[in-house]
Order: sequence, then C-alpha cells, then structure tokens
Amino acid sequence: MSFDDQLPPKIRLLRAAAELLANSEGSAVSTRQITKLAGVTAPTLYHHFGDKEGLFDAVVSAGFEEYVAGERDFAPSGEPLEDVRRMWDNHVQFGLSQPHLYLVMFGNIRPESRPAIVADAEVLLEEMLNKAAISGQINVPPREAARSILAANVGVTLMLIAEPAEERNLELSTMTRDSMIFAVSTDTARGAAADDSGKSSVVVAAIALNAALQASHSDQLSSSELKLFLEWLHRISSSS
Amino acid sequence: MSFDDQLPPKIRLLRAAAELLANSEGSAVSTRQITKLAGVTAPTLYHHFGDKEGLFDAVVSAGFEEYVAGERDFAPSGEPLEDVRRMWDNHVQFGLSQPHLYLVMFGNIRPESRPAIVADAEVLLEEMLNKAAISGQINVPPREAARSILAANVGVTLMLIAEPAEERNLELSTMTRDSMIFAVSTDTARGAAADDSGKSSVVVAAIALNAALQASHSDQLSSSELKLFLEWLHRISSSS
DNA sequence: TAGCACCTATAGCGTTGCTATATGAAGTGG
DNA sequence: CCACTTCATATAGCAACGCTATAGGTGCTA
Repeated sequence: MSFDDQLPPKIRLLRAAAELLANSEGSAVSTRQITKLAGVTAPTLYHHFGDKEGLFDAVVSAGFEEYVAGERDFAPSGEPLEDVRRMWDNHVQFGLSQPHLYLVMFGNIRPESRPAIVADAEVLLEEMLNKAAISGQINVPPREAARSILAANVGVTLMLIAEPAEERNLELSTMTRDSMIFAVSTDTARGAAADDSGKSSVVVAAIALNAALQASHSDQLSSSELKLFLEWLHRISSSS
Repeated sequence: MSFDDQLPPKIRLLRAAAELLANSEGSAVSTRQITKLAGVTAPTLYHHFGDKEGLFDAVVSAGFEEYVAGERDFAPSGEPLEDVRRMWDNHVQFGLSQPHLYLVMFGNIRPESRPAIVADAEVLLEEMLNKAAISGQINVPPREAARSILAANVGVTLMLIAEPAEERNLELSTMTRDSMIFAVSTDTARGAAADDSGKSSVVVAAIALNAALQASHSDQLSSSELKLFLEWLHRISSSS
C-alpha cells in the first residue's frame, strides 16, 4: 500500500503522484488514489501543496528540472544549431516518456496560470540560439527564433502524444524540427531548384521525373523495378 | 434561467454548453451548469450525447464546421501557398476567438480520444498543399507537409492563448507560419541560388507527379499498375 | 384505442476536490 | 517541569461532480 514508509510525507506524496501520473493511461488521477498510495490522508496533501494542481505543479517542476539538468549536461558541440536539434529531440522525448506530465504542463495552459515553465524552456533555447547568432548562423533575433521553435516543438509533441503509440511517426518531429531550423538559419544549402516554374501537368511532371531519374541513378528502386517504372512513366508522358 | 424555450432540448444543450464554455474564464464547466442553463435535466444530456465529452465534441464540431465553412468560402487565390497562409491565420484566429473551445479540442488531446477534428483540419490542409505540389511548389509529400504545418500551427496557437491577451505578439504566428511554408516550398527566393544535388530534383518531380496522378485519374495505367507505380513513387518522394 | 418508440424527469449512487476541527509531536522560555 | 506556541497529521464530512436505474409522459402508427 504505502510504498516508502521511511521518507517524509511530502516526498512520498510527490513520488506517489508522479508514479500514478506516469502509469494512468489517460484517465484522471484522483487525490484519494495519491494519498492512499503515499500512505497519508487528505489534509496532509493540502497542507504541503495547497491544491491538487499545486501538487502536480511540484511534480512537473521536479521532472522538468531533471530534464533541464540533463539538457545542460550536454557539452556544447561547437555547432549550436546541432545543439538546438538535440534540445528539440530531448523535448519531444520528454513529452513522449511522460505524456501525462507533459499534458499538465503544456496542454492545459491557461492565460492566468504559469508560463513559468514555458519561459524556462524558452530561455534555454534562446541561450543556445544566441551562440548561433554570434557566429552569424541565424537571420532572426534569437528570442523570436526561440519562441517560434519552441511553439512548433510543443505542437509536434502534442500531436505525437495524441497518436496511438504504435503508429507514432517520429519523422513528423525531425521534419518539422529541420524545417524550423532551416528557416531561421542563414545556411541556404538545399536541394530544390524548381526549373520549370509554373503550370505542371501530369505529363510535364512525368517528363521531368523521367529525365531526373535517368540522370541521378537513384537507388530507391531495384534495376528491374526501375525499368518497369520508366516504361510506365514513358507511357504516361507520351499520352498528351 | 432557461434561455430559449422554443428550441428542442438537444440544441438548447449545445447552445448552453457553447455559451458557458465561451464565458468561463479557465474554470471548468459542469454538466449541472449546462443542463440548468438549457432548462433540462441530466438524463437528457446523456440521452443525446452519451457523455460530457460527447457534448463538448459536438459543440466543438459545430464551431469548427462554421470555421471550416468560412475557410472553404475563400475562393482559391490561384496561389496555393498563399491560401495555406490564410488557412493558418484562420486557425490561429479561431483559437484566439474561442480559446476554451480550442483547449478542449487540442489541449486535452489523449491517445484514445483523438478528436476527428484534427484529421479534418489535416485533410483540408493537405488538399491545398496538393495543389501546390501539382505545380511543383513543394519539396515534401503533401500529407507529411500538412501534418507538420498543422502541428506547428497548433503549437503557436496554444502559446498565444497562454499569453495574457494584452501582450499577445502575433508576429510569433506569422514568423512561424512563413518559416514552415518556406521550408517545405521549392521557392528559395532568399538570395543564393541553391545548387541542386540532382537527387532532390527527382524528389520534387516525383512529388509533383504523385499529386497530379492522384488528382487526374489518368487511364494510362491499369489500377493494379497504378497502385504499384504510386508505391514506388512514394518510396522515391520519401527519400530525403 | 392499443401498442410502441422516443424523449424527459425523479431520485440517487459513488466519487471527486477540499476543509473545519481536533490531536499529537517538537521545540522554546520561564 | 511546565505552559505555550508551532508544525504536521488524522477524523469526519460537506458540497459538487459525472453519471444512471427507473419510470412517466408524449406523439406516432396500426
């Protein structure tokens, strides 16, 4: 029942709440469950934390500080934008590993209650982006870039949490991450090059693809597949 | 007390819930408040909506459909990416004008109860991005681009909602919006003409062809051929 | 008129977050 | 050694919550 009789009740409450939050599959967690697991009665909870939300805030702060601490332990890689990527991934990982904590933090955001944690994350990102700005890698003020990237980061994490775990596509995260970083960075190295600007029908696209495929030796298809593919492509592109 | 005695209870419940949700400043809305305002008793609510969440879903759907309807009324501007921008702004506007509805929709997302509305919004975006893909303006598959942009859109809107109304900085929205669109578009109007690595022009062409094929129901290939063809195309266009 | 769906109300169950009040333990000053 | 305050916990219970078993009323079809 009560799982750690030695520790002071305040800490037992924190641990019980964290454990229940982590294990509850979407369903709400009640104060009675928490106090029972902590081996404590209701008033103790309200004495120490004032509120159910106060307890959750404390749990979240603890978890978040742990996450921030791990964040700071990353020695700067010398490539600030790479560090920003790592912070992004860490953020997503944190959200996915503790979805209920995360939802308490970012999902139920209300105007009057706590941008405190958001601000912490923002500052952390901003510091890193500042390094990037110093070496001229960024074309946007670091604070604005940090806010923008963090917003996208939160959105992606929420979307991933909302998906059933088995069909979670982390590519959504990496793609959005790189899109955001690319957009604020001064490094325009990229592929693209849309030559035939303007209207492009099936035929035009097929011709373009046909030419490009033959020129580039893509290894996405086997040679036999490629042969058939090109044949079909020819059929389409000569059908005008 | 009850505010619209003529209408059927189902609609009165919807309106009462909408009104309470819109006016409640962050605090939760109870079924008792709703039924009292609607001039109805509890079982009526559960008969029509099954659930408290069912009611909220219905309210949200109604509001969202209104918003989507306004969205569709925009005549396509001929510039799909410009339309995407307008959809983004509309999304943010919707969230800021009905923050509580919006939080019900996107804030409390849980793995098991994912509102179909997210999927709707995704499809809407994807359709528009498909147009952009057909004319070769996009270097990413439309579905993935839609998911990514929508995620960022949601994140930005939540962040803006979390800020006190008087210091809301809408530039966060426009900046993130343009960053995302810029990152997925082939238009590198930024200065240095990008060198194409050859492979990525294949990707762009494949994406364009893929979108065009699905839109045009070409009869150059049999359905089984087409299926395989599209699969290969997808493989090519997913290779970064 | 009888029967049958559909819709709504009465009443209340079990649980929720939270608290008024009381009790025990620990320290402090005389 | 004893009052006295302070902090921490327990007993017991309130009002509000989401929700439902059951029954009654209503309008339609036969």
